[in-house]
Amino acid sequence: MSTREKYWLKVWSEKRAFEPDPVEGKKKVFATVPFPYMNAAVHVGTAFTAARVEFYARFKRLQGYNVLFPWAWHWTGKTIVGMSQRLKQGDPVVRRAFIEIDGVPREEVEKFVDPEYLASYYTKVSRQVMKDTGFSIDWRREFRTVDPAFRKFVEWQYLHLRELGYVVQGTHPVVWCPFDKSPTGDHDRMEGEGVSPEEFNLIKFHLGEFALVAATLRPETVYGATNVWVNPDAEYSEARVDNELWVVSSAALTKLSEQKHDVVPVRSFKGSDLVGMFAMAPLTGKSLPILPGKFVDSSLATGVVYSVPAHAPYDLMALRDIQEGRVPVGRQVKEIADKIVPIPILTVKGYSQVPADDAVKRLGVTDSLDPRLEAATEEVYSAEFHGGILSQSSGPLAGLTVVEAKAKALELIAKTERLSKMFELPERVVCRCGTRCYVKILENQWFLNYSDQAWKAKARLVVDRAKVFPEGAREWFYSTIEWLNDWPCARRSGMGTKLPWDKDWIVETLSDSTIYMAYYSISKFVNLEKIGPDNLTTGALDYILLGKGNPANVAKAAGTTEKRLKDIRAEFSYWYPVDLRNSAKELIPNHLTFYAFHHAALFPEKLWPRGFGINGMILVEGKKMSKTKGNFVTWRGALEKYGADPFRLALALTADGMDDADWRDRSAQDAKGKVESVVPFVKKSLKAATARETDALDHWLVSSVHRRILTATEAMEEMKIRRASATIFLDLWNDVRYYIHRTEKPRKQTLVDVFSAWVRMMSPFTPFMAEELNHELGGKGLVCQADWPSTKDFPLDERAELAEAVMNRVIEDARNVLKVVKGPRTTLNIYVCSDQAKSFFYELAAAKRKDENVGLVIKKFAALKVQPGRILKLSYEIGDEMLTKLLSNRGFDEFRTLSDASGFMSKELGIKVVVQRAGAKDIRDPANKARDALPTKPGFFLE
RNA sequence: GCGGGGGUCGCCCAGCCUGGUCAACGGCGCGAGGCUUAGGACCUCGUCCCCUAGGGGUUCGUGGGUUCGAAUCCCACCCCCCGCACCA
Repeated sequence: MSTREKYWLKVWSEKRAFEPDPVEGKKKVFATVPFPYMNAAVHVGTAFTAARVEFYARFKRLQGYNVLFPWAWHWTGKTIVGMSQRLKQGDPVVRRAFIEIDGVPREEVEKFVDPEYLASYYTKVSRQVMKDTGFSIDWRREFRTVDPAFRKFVEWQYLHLRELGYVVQGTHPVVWCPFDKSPTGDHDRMEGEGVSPEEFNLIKFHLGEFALVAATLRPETVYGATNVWVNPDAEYSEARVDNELWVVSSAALTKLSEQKHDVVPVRSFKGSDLVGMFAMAPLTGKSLPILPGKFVDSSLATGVVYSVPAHAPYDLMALRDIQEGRVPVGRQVKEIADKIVPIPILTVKGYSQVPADDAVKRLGVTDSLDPRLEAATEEVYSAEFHGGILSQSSGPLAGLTVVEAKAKALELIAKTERLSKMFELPERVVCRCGTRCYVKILENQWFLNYSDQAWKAKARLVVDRAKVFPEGAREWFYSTIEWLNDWPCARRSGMGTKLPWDKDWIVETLSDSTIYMAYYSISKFVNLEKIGPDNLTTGALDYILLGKGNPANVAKAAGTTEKRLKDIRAEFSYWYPVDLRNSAKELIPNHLTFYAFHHAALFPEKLWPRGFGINGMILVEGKKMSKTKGNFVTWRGALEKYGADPFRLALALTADGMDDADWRDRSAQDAKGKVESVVPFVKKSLKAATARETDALDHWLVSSVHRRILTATEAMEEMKIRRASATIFLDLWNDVRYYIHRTEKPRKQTLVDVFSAWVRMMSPFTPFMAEELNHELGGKGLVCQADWPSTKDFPLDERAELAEAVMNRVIEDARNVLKVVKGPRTTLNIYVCSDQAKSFFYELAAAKRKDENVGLVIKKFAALKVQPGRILKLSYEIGDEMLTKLLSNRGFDEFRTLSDASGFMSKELGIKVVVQRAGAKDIRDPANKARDALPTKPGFFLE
């Protein structure tokens, strides 16, 4: 960090520039960013999102608002604990990420086996990098989500949510790791990403006094069953399940017992022991032989399936394996198998009676272990599902579509009490800890019931009432609210706050962070030790947050003073609601929408969020940033490489809206160049300037600045950070450059005024450089406490703008002529149109504007011998804006403007320029070009 | 599959809501010139194609349509990115 940066940081800190307290009567802005999770170093993505609020906060401060931009750290959850654990187990990947990417010293990493230490380390370094970047955060309010006082706040929230009926208990199937004794989410998996529990139907075939339980996803095919498959090599068991005697694979027993079935194993045996027996199918009452099928996965569901060879390619091939002798079986079994013929149960367009056979033939499948069977199965299933109609052989299902038949079959089987269900994972899922997962039905889980229609409606109202930047994101909120289902809000493990009424559960990460912005008003007092966790009773928080209760009584009960409670209440009432919450778009489907839900539930409408800011994700050199890809850029790394101001400016200029922000070294280098050349540019410009009266060009510059202020202000109000910063650092700068280039002698006072506005507009983005420049310009006080420039100080001057625009049009035109016309030339004669042509043209413009017939006016031009096509074309080409300006500035003197600019034009065009008035006496016009002159479109003659 | 956002002149990107000012803003890159001992920085001009008088042609994912006129409005299609839940 440079000494200048250190200097200004110290000044800001000493002046307590960013430590706002409530000021009665002063309008406020409360802007926040979701706190980062402290399992790693903060990176450019975090910086990008946070910087948008930082810019906004500084902008609003200049506008005179009392602005609060607080910060906190998220420690809740099991990720931090998980990383510590993995480190402890010696996982080299985690270790390397700590050291090589995050840059943690080795001796520190050793201590990361303690999760609290890990989190506190990252909190410490993240805080420092944010401070070094010059973020205008009020650090007095900082907290961690594991702080005792914050826990009291979460408890308060959940007690109320439960009272309101928004927290309910429920029973759900989850992907479960028996080692971690916890659900295994997608990102906690080594294998099986995206796999979720599927409900299998269990159909009981009578096998003497036992039920042989087959699992299927296609119950509608039951009338086509010809036999039952078991894996001859797998282990099966007899067991008492819910007081019935079942035969299933041994592996299924654990799963069944985890899914609310009462399971008592009796004895186990090999699958081959079942082969040759007969089991009775439900509905049809047919006795079906049990045959050996090696393709049967005994670890999937019950390890028993029934065979529908007409419609299931696997079944067909397994049957043929036996019939054609590829799989040796006993003679008796062979005889039984040989008699089996597929039973078609549905018809589907484009297939024969036995669709499985069609598919198998087409793909050239050779036996039941052929991998192409997967594709064959998918093909047949898809075709039948979308177009199959059940045929007569399916009895009561005849004539139904597959979807209808499924429901009907289940209904019929259920009636015979031969139906059960179990959840199963369609693919292998392995936890990060290496344990194979299965489905467990979790009982008495706590849910936030986001499926509640009334609650949804209220959440929608929150979004209705709020501003959303960009507007395009609003729809996403609505569809998320629509789609959101009950959310499991508590877990068994990890850091966080226990549910106050059920201490076995810890409030899960996304669920403890929904209204915490309210806590920033309290944390200030907690950090000053003016109130402690023990004082933050439900009653005290009811008073602070909802204004409920008598403060004197509440204070007494909470062991604090009435004044203290009133102070905190006042703090909260002043800052709340949140005016802006900005985050990356990935948080819309969860955090931000939860935030809307919880505010809807707990707070009155006037405390609901006022604004949502959404930005895209960060890319690095056009690619998604990731630790494994090796393109990870930490905040600290970028800050040190480019310096605070360039880093900030580069972030500002990266992207707007929901577009992904592409972090490129080149752009950052470019920003660095810009930041570094501002001060020299200003100094050099002022040095060349002189004291003089204003002229048209000064008015032009001032007028341009007026427009730049307007654009930048509007953009900032809508969180279009890129647009605003580009206007300030590119467009405005170009205006000044043009002014200096164009004028013979820059006027000092004009530049001083413009630079004074400029430095203030730059300051939200590049505060260090801005303070420095402000100081150079002799500005009093700190620029971060100055006023955002007002357009009033930079009056619009349409006529000056018009003059510049017309002259540039003429130059452009002339360039074209010079480019096209070859040959030697020394002088460019410019003929400005006559007053008569001008007035005709204005007449034409006015007529056109009123949609009147322009024929009459064109005829008038005929007298002047102007080509009519030229007139009409110009009236289009000139554009609405220019036309409006012309009409509202009829006194605009084009001849005078161009005459005055002839020196400049001559310099620009590299040729002598002579401006003359068409129609005037004694003009030099050998080619008769003056005749064609029109407003803004003079005639040219090159000689 | 469902939901959200996008596809613009080498690259990044503005414009699209409120049709004509759009061959289309700005930045980068590239080319020419200036400045400079040189380099860098900075400044000017150029950067879709054609043109010996300011003109013409073909462009804004693709194909249709509405309109005197469409990058902008409507319809269909193609492609890309993001999210899809017990987790930050």
